[in-house]
This record gives sequence, structure tokens and C-alpha cells, in this order.
Amino acid sequence: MPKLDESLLTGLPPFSQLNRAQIREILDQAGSRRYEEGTAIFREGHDAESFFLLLDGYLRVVRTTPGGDQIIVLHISPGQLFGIAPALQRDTYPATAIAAAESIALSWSARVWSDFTARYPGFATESYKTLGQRLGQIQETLTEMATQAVEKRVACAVLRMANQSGRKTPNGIEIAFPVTRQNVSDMTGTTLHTVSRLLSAWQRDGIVESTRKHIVVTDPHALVLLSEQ
Amino acid sequence: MPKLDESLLTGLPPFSQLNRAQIREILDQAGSRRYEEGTAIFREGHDAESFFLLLDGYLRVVRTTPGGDQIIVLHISPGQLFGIAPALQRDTYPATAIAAAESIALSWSARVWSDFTARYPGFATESYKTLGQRLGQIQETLTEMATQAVEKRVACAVLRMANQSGRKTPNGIEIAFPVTRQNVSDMTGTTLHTVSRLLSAWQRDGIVESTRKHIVVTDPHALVLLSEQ
DNA sequence: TCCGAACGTTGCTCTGAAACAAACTCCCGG
DNA sequence: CCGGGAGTTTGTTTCAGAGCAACGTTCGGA
Repeated sequence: MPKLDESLLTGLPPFSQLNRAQIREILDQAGSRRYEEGTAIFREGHDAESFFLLLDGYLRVVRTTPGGDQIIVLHISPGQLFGIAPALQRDTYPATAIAAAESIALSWSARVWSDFTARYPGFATESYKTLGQRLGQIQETLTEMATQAVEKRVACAVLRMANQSGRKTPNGIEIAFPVTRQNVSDMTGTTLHTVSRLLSAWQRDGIVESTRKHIVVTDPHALVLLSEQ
Repeated sequence: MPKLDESLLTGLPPFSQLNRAQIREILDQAGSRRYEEGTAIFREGHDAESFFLLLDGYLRVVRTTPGGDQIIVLHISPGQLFGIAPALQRDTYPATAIAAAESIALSWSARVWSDFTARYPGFATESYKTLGQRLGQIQETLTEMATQAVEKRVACAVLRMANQSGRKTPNGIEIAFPVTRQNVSDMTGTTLHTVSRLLSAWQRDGIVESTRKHIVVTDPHALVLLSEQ
């Protein structure tokens, strides 16, 4: 395995208070791997042997019902820790992580988590902070799901993706990873048919532009209105 | 304020590894209060100044949408920590906690959290463990909400309450705190009308018995079937 | 004891979105 | 260059469940 460079971790919240030597230590314990689009990094119910940091790419975190329906719980962007079930004393992962685009991630054995929290100042604090944000985010999705009509939910989902991983382009905000209609419906608990109709309608109204696996929000403000009103 | 007895905390997971003296220390820093049914312990968006432990009673943790709809995110039973936003570096509470029945809770200043985690072995571990369970629970509710039809969702909600706080009685499992139809609909994202119809139908089929603010599951097995199938 | 409010039930209507169906289009590999 | 599969669009049908309305019941307080 080629030696990993320290610049990979510097500046990321969980490691921001550490010096070069400490980051070196941490990297020396890490494994790294590339995942093709569509590959699972870990699966729901499997032993939580590792936790991860996404260096590049995008992930979907997915739960599947006994009936085979699946829904996307959250997305992971570069720089975020994920699969931190071990930190919560879980012995299995509660969800599945799938590469939405070609991705690269570091991984550490679950055993070193307690080492890290004990030895590296700020690591525990920052990790639990992201955990708190994630919890809040999921609660928000839940309330949304329970109270809002389909169109608002879809608008919210698109906005959330645009916020988390949007790139500014001349035409508007472009979502930086491949998204199918099916994926959006898995985020919102509808059917791909309904999502397709909505996106077509929005395209007519000049709010979004979308081709297959690809969405650009041309009029974010109008979409915000749709999501709130 | 009367002096609190050590027996209040002994045996509870976050404190189970501690000795009498340590529990004494912890109790000496605690405040205690009684809350009448319907009172808020803390409110969404307010400064997260304290964290709490429920000694007696039951709580609903609730989120409200800008539109005024509300949904019940989770229930808290005696012995559980709650309002642990401070532990996640949040400066405001992400939800509102309401006493579902007359309740008694201890509280500590948010400032002492880091003390507790540093000084008392097992405290951090156990706290984050419950946090992990809660996260998993919410994810489950979310998938349920997104994929299941109303009847199944209501069945799941009733079962969850029965599991968490059910008392065995000659007639079946009795939910130990007051629940209105409205409450159940707030857990499941439907209307009280639909919940009322479902409970009536189930009563006809001998699956539950319910009076106002009160539900007894007489045939848990049938309800499980409804919730899965 | 009576009143009023909170909680629950039930019937009816109507609509949003799922289900079903059938093409169409893009993309990749042979 | 062609074939096939994955992803998308669009039309039509159907129905669960929300919305509305009206009434019944229980309970606590004056």
C-alpha cells in the first residue's frame, strides 16, 4: 500500500487540533480503498468492524425493509466520517453504505476508536458533534415525511442535495453525483413515476434542468418557495 | 431542596459502574423537579442549558413544523437520559419534551457533561450507546414512515409503546401513560380520524381495547401480524 | 348537579398519488 | 453499427386516506 499523505486529514474537523506527528500516527493505522459506483462499503446487519472517512466521491446510506423497499437515510460527502456504529457501542451496522459515484475512503479498525477519543484532543468532541447534526437532520426528514405533501418532500430532498454537494455553474447549482429518479423517490418515499412527473413540470417552469442521472437547479429560490409554502 | 437518595441512580446504565461516593457527587450537582401532565421540560430552539434524567413518568419528544403540524419523535421512559443536546455540542434543543403523564426528572447543567464523561468510568460509553439506539430507532421510524401503509404504521406505533412501557394485565398489555388518538396520529403522520377508525376496527376484531386516553393490547400477536405482513 | 370543553366516533366526498401499462431514449459492450 | 438493458416519460385507472361535518361521550370544575 502506498504511503498516505498527511495533507489528506489536515483541516478536517475531527483532526483539526492535531499536529503532523499525530496525523501521521492516525494515517499509519488506516487502510484505504477505492469503490466503484454501486459498490457497498458495508452492509446493514454485518459486524461493525471498521469506521471510515470519505476522501473522495459520494455515498448513499440506505436502509432496506423486510419487504424489500429501500429508502436513503442520508448522503455522505468527502471529509465526513461514516460507519461510526462502533463509536455507539453497536456491534452491527444499522444501515448499508453504497458508493453513489466512484469513491475513496480510509478505514480504521473499530478497536482503535476508544484510543482515538482518549489520545487525540477534539476528536471525540467533533465526532459527536457531527453525530448530533446527523441526528437532527434525520429528525427533520422524519417530520417532513410525516407532515408534508409529496411535492414539498421532493423539493426538500433536491435542495438538501444541492446544499450538501452543489457546484455553482453558469446555469445554476449542479448536484455533484449521479442521481436517478428512483434515487430521489427512495429519499422521499414515493414512486419514480411521481418524481419524473414533478421534475418534468419543474423543468417546464424553468426551475430545474435534468438529464438522466443528473440534476441542475436553475432557480433555487423558486424551489425553496415550493418546499416551504 | 430535600436531599436526594443514592438509590435513585444505582443500577441505571450510565451510572452502573460507579460507587456510592461517586453517585453522591453526581446527585449533589443535580436539580430535581416535578412536571404536571402537559408541561414542557424544554422547548425546541431554546438554549440547551441542561440535560436530564427521567425518574418517574413518561415524556413525549416532539418536533413542530413551521406550518404548525407536530410529530412525536420518541418517548422517554423512567431511567433514561434525555435532552442530551449539550453532549452533542448543540447550543439549542432540536425538539420539545412534554410530560405525557405527571413526571419527575433530575437535571444537570450542560457544563458538567464533559466533567462527567471525563471523571466517571462508563458514563460516556453508556450515554453514547443509548444515543446510538435512539438513532437506530429513528431511522427505523423513518423507513417505516416512507414505505408502509397507514395501518401498519399505526400498528407499529402501538406495539412500540406497548414494548417500551407496557404493563402486563389479565386482559393484555396496557400502555402505561395517557395516549389520545391525536397522539397516535402525531406518531404516525395521519389524522386522528383514521386512527379512531383503525382502533375501532381492531376493537371489533378483539385485538385491542381502548377507552379515552388509554389503550390495552389484548392480542399482541395479531397486532404483530398486522404490522409485518 | 349541570355545563362546557376535550376527546372520540362515524358517514360522506373527493383528491393526490400509487399502480398498471406502454413507449421512448440513452448508453455500453460486442 | 447494432442490440439490449437501464433509466425515463407519459397516459389511464384506481383507491386509500385526508378533509369536512356532525354527533356522541366522558370528565372536571363551578
